[in-house]
Amino acid sequence: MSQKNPDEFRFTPHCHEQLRAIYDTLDLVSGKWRIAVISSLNFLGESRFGELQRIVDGIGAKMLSQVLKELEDNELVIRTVHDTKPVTVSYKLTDYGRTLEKIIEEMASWGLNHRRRILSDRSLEALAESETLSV
Amino acid sequence: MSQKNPDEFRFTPHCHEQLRAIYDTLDLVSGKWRIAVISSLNFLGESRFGELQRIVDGIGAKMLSQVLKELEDNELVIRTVHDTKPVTVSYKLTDYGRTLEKIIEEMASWGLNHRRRILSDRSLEALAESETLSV
DNA sequence: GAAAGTAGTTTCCAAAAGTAAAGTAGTTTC
DNA sequence: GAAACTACTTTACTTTTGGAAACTACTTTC
Repeated sequence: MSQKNPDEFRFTPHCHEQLRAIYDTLDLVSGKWRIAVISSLNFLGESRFGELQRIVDGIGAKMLSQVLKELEDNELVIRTVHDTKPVTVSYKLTDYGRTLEKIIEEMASWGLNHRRRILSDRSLEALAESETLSV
Repeated sequence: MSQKNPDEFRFTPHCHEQLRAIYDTLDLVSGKWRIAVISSLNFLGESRFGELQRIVDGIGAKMLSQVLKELEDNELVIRTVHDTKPVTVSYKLTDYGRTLEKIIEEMASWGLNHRRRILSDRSLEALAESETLSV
């Protein structure tokens, strides 16, 4: 080893910047439910609290409330109160929230392919046992 | 409300399939360190345990070891032991692991834009409050 | 005036995720 | 033969995250 820190030559400032950008994105988007809520709103366009709770499978009121509040704080989601018989509240993505669409699409596309891969692997394994994916 | 379940008309089977695909992807890719490790390997091409630990800022040996093992189990990363003076081990993405590149790029791109957005918001406020920006 | 529907909030708890530091194991260098 | 370097593993926690159920609050319907 004649070089003090060989890492630096390959891990350039550009790499560092990319990695930081990825962390910035994850800050807003990671967690068990955030992507599910964002994606649901992306597909539905607009949705009410109760509807979201039925659609985002398994989420409780506490988590849904919390996630929506965080997304609102980050200007990804907008909340609207409607003056209806029992008051209703609807949520939708902001223009800015909609810029996440490409990430969502890439993740959906990758996941679809992954499932096909797993399933075809499994059928090669002569329909034996083992579980990875749920239906 | 004359309809039993109005959700169904907007939350189509296609939406459900997309959401499931997103969850499948998240299963492999979520967690505090996985994307950081995958991205680092994507940028570096190949890296050793110690180098990765220096580059993935803040990760401990236990987590790095665990994450690498999980990624290996999912065929995203391949581990190679080299017969060197003190034994060295290198890790790199598999061909399959490299298919995550698009997601990584989208996340990096979104994060860069987000940072610009936040900073320009702040500089508007800074003009009024004459605050110093931190980098 | 009780029940049911809207949209949450609060409390209390459990499980998952992450961390720091010390320990293991096998070379090789001094 | 002690120290250093590689790559981890183990232990003993702490922190974070999530979940179930009960509760608030207001309105309309029966």
